[in-house]
Amino acid sequence: MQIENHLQEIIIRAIRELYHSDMDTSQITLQKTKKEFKGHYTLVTFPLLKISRKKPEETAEEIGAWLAENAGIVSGYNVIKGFLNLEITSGAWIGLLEEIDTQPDYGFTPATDDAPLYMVEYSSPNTNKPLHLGHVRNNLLGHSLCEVLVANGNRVVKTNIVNDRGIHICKSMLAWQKWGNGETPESSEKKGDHLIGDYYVLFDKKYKEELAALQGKGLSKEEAEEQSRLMAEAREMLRKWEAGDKETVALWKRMNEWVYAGFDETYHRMGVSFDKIYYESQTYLAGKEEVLRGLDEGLFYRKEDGSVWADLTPYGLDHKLLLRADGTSVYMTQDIGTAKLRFDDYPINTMIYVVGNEQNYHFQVLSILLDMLGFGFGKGLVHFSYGMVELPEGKMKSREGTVVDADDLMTEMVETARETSRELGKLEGIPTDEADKIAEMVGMGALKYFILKVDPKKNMTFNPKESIDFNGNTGPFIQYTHARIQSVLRKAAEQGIAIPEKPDYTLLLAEKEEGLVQLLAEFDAVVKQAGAEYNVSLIGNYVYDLAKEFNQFYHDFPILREENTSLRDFRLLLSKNIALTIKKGMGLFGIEVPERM
RNA sequence: GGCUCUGUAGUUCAAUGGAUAGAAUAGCGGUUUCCUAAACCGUAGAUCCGGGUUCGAUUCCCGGCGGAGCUACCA
Repeated sequence: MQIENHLQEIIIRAIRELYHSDMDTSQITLQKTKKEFKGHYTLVTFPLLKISRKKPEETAEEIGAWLAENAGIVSGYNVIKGFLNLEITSGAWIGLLEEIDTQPDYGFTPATDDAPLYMVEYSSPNTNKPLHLGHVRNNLLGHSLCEVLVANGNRVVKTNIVNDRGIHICKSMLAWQKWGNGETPESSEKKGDHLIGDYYVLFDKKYKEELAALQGKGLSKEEAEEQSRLMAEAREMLRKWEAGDKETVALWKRMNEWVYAGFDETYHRMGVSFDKIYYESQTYLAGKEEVLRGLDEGLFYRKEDGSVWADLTPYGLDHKLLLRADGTSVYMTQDIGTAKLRFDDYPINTMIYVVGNEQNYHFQVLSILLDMLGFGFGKGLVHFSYGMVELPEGKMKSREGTVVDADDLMTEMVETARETSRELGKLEGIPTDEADKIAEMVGMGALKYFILKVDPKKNMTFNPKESIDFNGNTGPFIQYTHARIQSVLRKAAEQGIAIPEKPDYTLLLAEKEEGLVQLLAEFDAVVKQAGAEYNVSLIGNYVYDLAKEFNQFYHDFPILREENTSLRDFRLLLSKNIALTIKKGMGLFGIEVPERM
């Protein structure tokens, strides 16, 4: 990064000297030189023509000549059409590497006490069913977003709003009460969230049976729903819960505990965590208060049936319900309360909601409502909206039972990783417990990488088979590359090749370029003859591309190689930095990299 | 109907308004069994359509067409 910034400044100076005009850095279009041309950075001269009043080629030529003459870090240049390709001196690159080498946390900005505070909400499950594939994308995006924010020197509070109240929980509770025979996670050896999820499904099944029976007696669908005893009992349970009935609340607490234990297990395996958890049961009342206040202040209005609404037509939207006729709150009410409590609890600068794009409208409305209620933060809410995840077989539909459970998916990924590794003979001679760990890292890495590599905004197709391939644009490929770098370093140590703290040279090998063994031998000979020390790094094309894309500390390293390919002309990078870079970059996304695999 | 997002090789994904639109997989043709490797080299293959702004558009604007989601007194 420094090289690029430096270059920009020099170019501005060049323009001032040559054309007597002051430019801003934002007006300088500098980009990486395409690989088919010679050079490291390219200045696009078209935007400068107004100032130079010369042809693109002439302008480029003039600036290039000036830079070669006056800028210490430019060793050469060439002009193609209006593009000025600049070559950076080896010294500048090596200087940069040396600087990086002295800073273990290069690329990371430590947060200060007055750094901006972000609160990021993600995951936000219902407590009546286990997490599914959609939550996986949510959790991974949310977690990575936090990591990236922290790496850039911000303070972050990771938060989760748990929807722990409502009719859906009561359905599970009721089914368990009626048909559960006292079943517990221990007695059934099921995860708590799965157990509760099963009773939710059971309720639905029984409910449908009841409806069918009623309809069989000649009732219409609506009449059947009206007369359903099961649903009436569920509603009664919700009423009792809201009234604080001891027995109901105790059952609710007990069952929620089971679910939370189950969630914790899933979160832990996924590698995500939270600093502060909000529960809807604790925030919905605050929301209600705010809505009533709004009503008093004439911001909202009440319909004849007693329900409370907001008129959003001045904003080009519709009317929005805020309180039901019976006075109970809806999703929006709760989110208003939660937002208020959060801003009371923390000095938040930016609130980010990681929530699927099916709720775009909801957040648009939330922002407006908060603003209407006089909360200055309302307009600044950020909805980090992401698309749906589909499978090669098609869309997930809960009604058709094609929902992919998060726990099952993770287990399957790890199993596949183990199988693949075994088939390829990679885990031979590695103790079982370590092999287990590696399978876990690879399986999870495959899942995480595949999901995170796609633009969050877009709907995506998750293909488990492709994700776990050891070749291709996959997590395992990068993990594997890291493992191989480590292997090379280990072997070097075994053979008594000392890896100096600060080597004179590091060989960076981009795969697919040359025969590896021969290169190593030649390089070794050349460097030894010079009496110097060296490190070796292997880097796959993928890693390089990925690093470029995802990892700012890698941003500055082109694969440096010049025309006269004596091996010394490989520009030299520090292998431990590369290994470290992979580790750090992957770490930002919660992906672990094994030392060997 | 209205609102939001989205449309790129067979497929899955890239591309701050810049050069000949990149990868990966799957094809096809060759060389290999060597490094922790079914590897390496080569080849073919795409911007939904029509306008506009610009020196220059996959990108920005307008209009079509297609896909997804929302438009619940569910969350």
